[in-house]
Amino acid sequence: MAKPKIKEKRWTVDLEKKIQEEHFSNKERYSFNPNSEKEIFVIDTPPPYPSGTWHIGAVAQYSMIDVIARSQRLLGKEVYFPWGVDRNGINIEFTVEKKTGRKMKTYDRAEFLDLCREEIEKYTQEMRNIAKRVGLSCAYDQEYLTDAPDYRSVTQSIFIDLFKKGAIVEELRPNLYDPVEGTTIAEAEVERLSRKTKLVDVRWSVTGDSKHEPVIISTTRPELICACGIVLVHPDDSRYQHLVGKSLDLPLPTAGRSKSVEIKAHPSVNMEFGSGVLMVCSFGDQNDVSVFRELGLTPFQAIDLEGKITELGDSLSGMLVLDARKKAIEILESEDKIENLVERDQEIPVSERGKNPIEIILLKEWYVRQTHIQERMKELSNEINFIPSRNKQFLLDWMENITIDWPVSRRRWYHTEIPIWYSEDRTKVVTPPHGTYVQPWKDSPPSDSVVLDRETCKELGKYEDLKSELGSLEGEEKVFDTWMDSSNSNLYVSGYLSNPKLFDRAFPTGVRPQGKEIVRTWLYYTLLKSTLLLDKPGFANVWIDGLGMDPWGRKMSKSLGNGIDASSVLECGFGGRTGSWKIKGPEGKQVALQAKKIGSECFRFWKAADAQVGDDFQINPEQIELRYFGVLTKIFNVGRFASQFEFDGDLDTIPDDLENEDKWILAEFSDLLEKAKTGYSELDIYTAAQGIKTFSTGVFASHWLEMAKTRLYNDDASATWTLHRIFRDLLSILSPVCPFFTHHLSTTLYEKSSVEIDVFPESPISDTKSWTDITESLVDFNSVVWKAKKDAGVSLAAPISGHNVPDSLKDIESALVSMHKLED
RNA sequence: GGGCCGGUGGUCUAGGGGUUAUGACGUCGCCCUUACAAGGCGAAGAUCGGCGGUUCGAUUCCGCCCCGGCCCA
Repeated sequence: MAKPKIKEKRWTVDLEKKIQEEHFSNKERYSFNPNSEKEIFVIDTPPPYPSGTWHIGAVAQYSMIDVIARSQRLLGKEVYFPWGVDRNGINIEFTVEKKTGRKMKTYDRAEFLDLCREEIEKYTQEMRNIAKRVGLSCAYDQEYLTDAPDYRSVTQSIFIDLFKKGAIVEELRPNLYDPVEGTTIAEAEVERLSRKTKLVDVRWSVTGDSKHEPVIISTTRPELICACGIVLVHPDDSRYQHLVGKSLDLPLPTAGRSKSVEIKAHPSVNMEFGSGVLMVCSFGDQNDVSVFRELGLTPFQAIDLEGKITELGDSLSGMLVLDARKKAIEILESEDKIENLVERDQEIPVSERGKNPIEIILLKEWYVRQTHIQERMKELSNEINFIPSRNKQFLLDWMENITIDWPVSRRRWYHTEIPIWYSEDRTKVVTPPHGTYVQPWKDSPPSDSVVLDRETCKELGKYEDLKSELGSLEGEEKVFDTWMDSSNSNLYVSGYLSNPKLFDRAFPTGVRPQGKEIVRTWLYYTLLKSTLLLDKPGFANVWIDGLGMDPWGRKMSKSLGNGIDASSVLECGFGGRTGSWKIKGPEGKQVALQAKKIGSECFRFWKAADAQVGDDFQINPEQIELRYFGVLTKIFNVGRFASQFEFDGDLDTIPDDLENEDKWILAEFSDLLEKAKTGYSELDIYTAAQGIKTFSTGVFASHWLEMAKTRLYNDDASATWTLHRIFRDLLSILSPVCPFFTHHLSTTLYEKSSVEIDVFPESPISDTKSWTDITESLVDFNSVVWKAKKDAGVSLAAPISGHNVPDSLKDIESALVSMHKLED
């Protein structure tokens, strides 16, 4: 018996970290070769948005995407697992504003962009570190940044293509608008908050009929009375039919508009709400918008870009919405026009990022048309395989709810610029050629730009040639919604525009992995793009994971203060460091958790084997350690044990004189290989990981190893071959889940790292059934004997009599006799 | 209000018309058996959220309800 080749007595986080650092010192380790002969598999990695710390739930999701990448490599594919960082957007603008205490618009634009770029770079480095720490096998040497010229030029080129196709329009429309941040937002960015508002019952008088009793209209937005275009009652509401056709005087002073409005019947009125009479203003909510559109009314511009009431509001003009509301109530009160006033809870729409109440105002913006193409999108999404299939419903539900086109222009700065210059007479536009990143707010068009007719989008000629006819150009100052960039990620990583040959092979993109919380944004917009641009489904597979929940079963979020920082888990156990977490629960409850050692391998194993894809998963570091570190220790020790038995022969050639008990475990192992292969192929990590865990700690370690021990000590060839063949291949199929762990064991024992294996291990036994049929009785028999020894108070190594090997186990009788020291 | 998911020993969970209802952690008892005490073996512990229905038989299927979560109006 030789000394074990594996020196370490156990797996430690210190060892893990050492391996990790060596691992990524080779920068090309996980490079992507687009010219490979292998089948190409592109993963549309969600580019993380750098914002300080990385959330443990997100890191859990990424580590499972890595399991997909690694398992696809193991299945023989050329995998592109891109490393991208999403850096555009309002978040970094907020961060810089907060840090410097100055609002964006007080800066010079170029100066502000520099500050953003510097700031985001700091956070980006932190992301790269965590990505490597958790073992993501990304092509780091091919990193992409969404704010880099090459990425932004793709966004701009796609915009121009869609514009030429008529899929993008510029129009004056009612828009969701955040007055505090001064920018348009999309439906997908709207959130609802419950707030206390005053519901005011206002008395309106019938025009030219002072004898008529006043009409009561309930509203939460009296400041918008100046924008009222019509008053509606329900056609079935018998209380008000006599009013239809009459007019009402506006109860507040206005300027520059008629002082009264007509009353009409309309089915959208809720008879139960308030008095059952509804004033429709431009624009109090989405219903107002559709009523204005339907009845062809001319909207009023009651709120300006700063969120202040316009001159329309007469004495309210210049006031912020909330102040104007207060003042409006005061005026109404002083004129005795308030019938009743109650405080109530109301769900109001706010912007997701700034939590500011949203106004709907008329703005000239760029829109990606989407309402016309929902049916086609639905057809194309039927060609995509959703994992798990039920999560497709999130997408379908959202598509049902699309009511307006997607406004993509924003009045912000650290985003991709809209690549357009306008001619002096505004009838023509200049657009840059494909692949050129432009900043129209400060640059002139590149010389090879083209001129388009603004209405028809037809190409009129080269910019060079038409320059003189355009007059002085004005560059567009607006930028794109960041989803306009993010929704190109699959096109970008699949080689769209940059590598047509690759694109041909790689599109639709292999898999889009993502969390279910961004189905309505990232997934939806990406599919919209591929439908509009290529009329194709964007992906072969969409893999939608659940959310990380706290130990109380609630979603982890900043606002609840129940999040766990990724590095506290990954570094737990490094250099003797322990982890402790205090996690706030509902109603002031709090739980304190502690762990001694976790690290990336334990964490990944837990996520892979403990939660089905798409299910929400509770993250409890204490449980992760308790349930999975022991599994690692167990497998590590099997390796250490195996490493004392030298095997010089060829592990790939199956000996023809295998013992029966070895055939049995090889059969069990063959079944596991089959199961893991199917699991990995179908992106079902859970089944694969569970199977590996159960096999390695169960029948393999507890039953077969005990049976084979004696023979191993006696250098039995069959036992040694079986042990090493299984352990080597076991490491290979575990490597997608625990790359550092298996890398260490496989390089020490078999000279080749399991993370480099690109052929899925072959089953050593083909007809497994006759052997696996005995597993149950074998496990039972062992239990019976062990229990008998225990009851008799003898050691497990002591001989025992009176136990006969059952008929079903006759094939391995001698192994059982020597294992248990059975005597007659 | 709508959609989706879930409710199984103290905790987390598997399963799915007939099982002795799976496993893990915890608890308790025994064992340092030459890989592993960061182990091993064993024991206790569950009227499978409630009420109805289908069925010879329901924890499983159906309906309603209750509770929790997420998403959306």
